[in-house]
Amino acid sequence: MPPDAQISRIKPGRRTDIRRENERLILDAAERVFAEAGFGGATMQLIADMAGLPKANLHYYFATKEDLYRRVVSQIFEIWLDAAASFDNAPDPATGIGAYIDAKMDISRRHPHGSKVWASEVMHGAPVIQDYLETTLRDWTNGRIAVIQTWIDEGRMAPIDPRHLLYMLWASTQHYADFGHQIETLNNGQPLSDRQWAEAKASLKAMILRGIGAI
Amino acid sequence: MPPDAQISRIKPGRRTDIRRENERLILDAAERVFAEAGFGGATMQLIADMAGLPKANLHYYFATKEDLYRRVVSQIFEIWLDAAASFDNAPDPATGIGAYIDAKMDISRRHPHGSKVWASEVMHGAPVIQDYLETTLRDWTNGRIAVIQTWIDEGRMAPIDPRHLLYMLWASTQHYADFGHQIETLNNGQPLSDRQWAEAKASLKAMILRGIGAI
DNA sequence: ATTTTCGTTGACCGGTTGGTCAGGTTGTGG
DNA sequence: CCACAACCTGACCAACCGGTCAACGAAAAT
Repeated sequence: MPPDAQISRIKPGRRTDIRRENERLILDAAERVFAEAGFGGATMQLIADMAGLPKANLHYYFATKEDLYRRVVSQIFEIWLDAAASFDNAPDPATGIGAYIDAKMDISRRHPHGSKVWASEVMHGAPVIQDYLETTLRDWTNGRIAVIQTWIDEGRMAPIDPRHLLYMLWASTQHYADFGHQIETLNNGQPLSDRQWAEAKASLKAMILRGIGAI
Repeated sequence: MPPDAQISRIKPGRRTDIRRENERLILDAAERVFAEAGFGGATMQLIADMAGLPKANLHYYFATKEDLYRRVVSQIFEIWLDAAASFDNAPDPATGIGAYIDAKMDISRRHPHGSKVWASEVMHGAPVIQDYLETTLRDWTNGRIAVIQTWIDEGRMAPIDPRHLLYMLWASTQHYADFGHQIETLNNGQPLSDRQWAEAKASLKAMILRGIGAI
């Protein structure tokens, strides 16, 4: 035991800090570059430049381009799954689905790059996250379908197909991230303001919740 | 004038046929490869192999990779604009928007690759079709917004924001093409059957038309 | 029959990419 | 103070990419 154990707490490893900080720097840069150029169009050199590190340093922390990409995609998947909490423990569909729309719209606004990387990955046939789709996502989906079906059986909402409701929720919320450039262009080249984001959320909730007979 | 003008009608140019056929072959292969690999990940060699032609032959018909890509994207844009006809001359929102959903879902099913190429292009900041967004698409959008606003003013539907309704229509219909792989995975690895496509269209129309108070 | 145009293609090239590596620096534990 | 481990990086390389080109065959025009 060291004479002063506090040291290892006060300075929990400067080496570890460096590693964590650089990995964060690289992952943030990679997320942006992968989103803007796609996996094939992204180059390690560009990611390195954006992270402010030499290219060789990237390969010190991430063995291959594919490893780095896999980490970026997994990171987004985690954020997505966290939004599931909004869905649970809701007393009624309006509250649960409304909160889910809010959460997904917040993710679209705060992690637009991540959403695009996910979309690209799926569009290209999910070569690196196919197992996630077949396990975690499938389980999550079936769980929510069961919840929605319960609401329908209890007469709390219209008898729509829960599966297609989920697809519509995913599509309409992620659209604000994935097609953000198109939306911005149609908004006179300006990004949506705070007020416009709030209006988007309100419009979506109004249409969807009324559409499923939850309000 | 040739002695027998019929020849030029009976054989309207074998050369022209060859050109048209090869361009079609290349464009179809390119659409698929660009959709599956993205612009950066696609290679002229792969497109050539899929078209069954030598790579040098591609460059005889299309000067550069970017020219070929531009042609593919434009092609999709045309198909999209044609679906606009479903929207027009409709007596009421349920008919017009319902027909538009049907048309867009049919495109998602028959041109999934094209939809993905478009999505990729927009996600990457629309580097080659920005002018289309700022002219044709913006005009089209404003025109439909005016139509929807008229319906609202006439009390034929709920007073929702027409812009966000359009975004929801685009997002929810294109989702079945762009995220087709994810949907297929969640459908036990099977593509949607005729019946399932019909159910998807019916579910979408039910939710959206009820959501905007059109039924 | 001959010239010309169009279509075809293998071989080639400069530039770029992902990845490697040897040799260096910095911080840490003993 | 020393030895070891973690971190850093310029220089380099084999592989691959988009694109070029000269040579050739086939059809069409003259």
